[in-house]
Amino acid sequence: MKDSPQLPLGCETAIVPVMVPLPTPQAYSYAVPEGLEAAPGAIVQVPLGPRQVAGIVWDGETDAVDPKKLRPITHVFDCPPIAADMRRFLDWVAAYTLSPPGLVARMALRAPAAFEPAAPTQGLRLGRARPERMTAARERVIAMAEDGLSWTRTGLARAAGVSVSVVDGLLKQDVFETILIPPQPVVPHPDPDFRLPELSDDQQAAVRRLLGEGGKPPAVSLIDGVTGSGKTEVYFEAVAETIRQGRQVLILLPEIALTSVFLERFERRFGCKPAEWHSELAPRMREKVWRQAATGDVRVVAGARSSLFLPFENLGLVIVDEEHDAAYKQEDRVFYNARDMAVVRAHIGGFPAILASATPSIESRVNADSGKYADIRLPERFGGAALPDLHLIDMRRDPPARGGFLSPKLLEAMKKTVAEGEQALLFLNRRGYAPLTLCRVCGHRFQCPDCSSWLVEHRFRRQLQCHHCGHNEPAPEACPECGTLDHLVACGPGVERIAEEVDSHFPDARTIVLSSDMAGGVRRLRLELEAIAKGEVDIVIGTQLVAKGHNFPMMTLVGIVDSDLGLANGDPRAAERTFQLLSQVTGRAGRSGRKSIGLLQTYQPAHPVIQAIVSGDRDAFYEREIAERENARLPPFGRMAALIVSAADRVAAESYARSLRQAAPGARDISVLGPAEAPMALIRGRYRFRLLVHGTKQSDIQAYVAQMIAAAPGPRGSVRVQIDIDPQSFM
DNA sequence: AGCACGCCGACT
DNA sequence: GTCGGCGTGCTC
Repeated sequence: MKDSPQLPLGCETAIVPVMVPLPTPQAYSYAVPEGLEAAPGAIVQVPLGPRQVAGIVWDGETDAVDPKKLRPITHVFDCPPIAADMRRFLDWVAAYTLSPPGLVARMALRAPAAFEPAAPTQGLRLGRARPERMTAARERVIAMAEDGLSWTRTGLARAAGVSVSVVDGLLKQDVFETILIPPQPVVPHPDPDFRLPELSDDQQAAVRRLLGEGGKPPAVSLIDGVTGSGKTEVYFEAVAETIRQGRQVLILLPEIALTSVFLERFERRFGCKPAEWHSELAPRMREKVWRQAATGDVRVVAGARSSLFLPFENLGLVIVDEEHDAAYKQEDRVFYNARDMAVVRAHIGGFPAILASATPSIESRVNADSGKYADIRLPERFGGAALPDLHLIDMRRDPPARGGFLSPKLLEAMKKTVAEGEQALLFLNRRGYAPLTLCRVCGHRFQCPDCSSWLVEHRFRRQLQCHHCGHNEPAPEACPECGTLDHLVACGPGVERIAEEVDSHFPDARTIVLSSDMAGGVRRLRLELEAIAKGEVDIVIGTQLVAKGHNFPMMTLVGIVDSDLGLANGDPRAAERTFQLLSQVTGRAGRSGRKSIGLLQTYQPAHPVIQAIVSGDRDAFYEREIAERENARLPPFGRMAALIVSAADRVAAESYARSLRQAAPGARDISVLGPAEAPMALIRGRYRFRLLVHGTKQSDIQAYVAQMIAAAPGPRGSVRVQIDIDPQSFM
């Protein structure tokens, strides 16, 4: 083994580097006891201070360590090794994000119970013997098992409609022989030829380009196509091709817990659902998927951003659906953008990456324009579906009734839609009843004690909630400041308040509010979405979660309650976001070929973003946004990093941010802005200041930031510094 | 990231 | 007199 010091044979043990889940800059060194095999990539258990942790045997030289500190590896797990390309990927992510490699490696070890093979389960098969005393329950069990197949104890009992003790009784009398059933695959293997799709000419051309027209497929492709143009069907053909080659596929989705529609589409094409990977997965399932990604038993995983760190044995394709989505950006511990890291993962593994979106990020659009990515466009909606007609409602000319938020024009359109038995969707990206509550007598505003944000009233739960830290308190009746009763007013609308207004206008309509805090969680949400698709609801009022990939065939009206909401701050990215979100939401309508309309309520109808959406002149919007980015040298024409300094004490945070700024080395191509109070100046009781590092496309921004951190005094007390390479916000 | 060690306030 | 707060430092 090249990583152990080459010493004379015989007496000494090998020493290997092990990446432990700590924020240290290097792998630690451990001795390999006689008889253990610890090649690079092996998952091992090692002593670390007072505890035992799992780590990955790393590559390269071990660093010099006091022999007295050296401790032996406790155990080598019976697990396929973390592949070399995965280890290089983890190294790369650590270097790029300026995160300790141990913390990045930790993300690949998120299923500790899966490091050992699952124990085979006990299976029962009917033997020759019969019980001495036969009962009705026993008869049912035996009849059920007469097929000669193997059953599990509980499975058989359930199938026969008896309790497990009946089966146990028979087991004791040797009516069954026990066999060991090896762990079953979490999902069957998808069949690439299960149901070949009928593709339009456009789609077929797109598939040919994606697969490389007989040659090598492009390293990165951007599929840019309007909602309903069939992007998914197109990239499914690349999935099929990769499966045929015997390699694994990863499909990244934003908020996967909510996109059951996607899973069903996959099943229709491949005969079974893909394995899922996301935070709400049951622990047992999580272990299985992790393990079977490592053994190669799972062929296709559809997952949230963290699935990028699954230990695939033989990954051959990665797809990022809705690649523009902000949910791909992780902003805790290790800050990374899963879309960008997916491209890197593919590059290191030597396989293709596919990005797909109806409203690509400016970054991807620029890469496709420049030829860096294959630019694959699907301009038409598939199967006769038409994009909705979009119209603006100028709220200055058609104001809502006093105390309301829906203009007469929108209400009129809703009335017509409901009367014709079709569905209407009202979109407002704000949870709860009202974003601010104040006292009419003394002006007191209800604020979060730990964050710089107002408390949002949730009338249904009779609570005031902070949407940043989860703080909540019962909705008060009296003002805590002046004690006055019944003079608290709700300011501004949330979805609950819109629902109230809708109810007053349409008392007989079946309405539903969909937001991420809905009682009943993901399960309930999936049920409600199905109910909507079946036409059991007339009016849907939802936050951005309704924008994502659901298919509502009866939806012929989409009303945007507040089109200007995302444009409030001047961040260049806000315009892009609003464009993407509103395009996505209005795309929910008209997917079945019915004539449909989208109505956008706005107070600034002339705003370029609003204009771009209604006019349908997408290209002009992108052209303008790209030109603006280029002028300002913003990404992707320049590079940025944000340093977030936080501390329990405001003064400590600010003064440390200043000292960081002072430690910034001089550079011709890089400038440092700030410190300024972060957009959310106080979160969970910690005050935050932000520095922005802005460089050119060629700047080594990581090296510069690393120099800054090294030159600054070490943070004391509660002060923390977080590094965000490629931040979402440019301000 | 954990976890132990270590030094200053309110209680059985 | 002790229990316990979290600041500081270490883990091959």
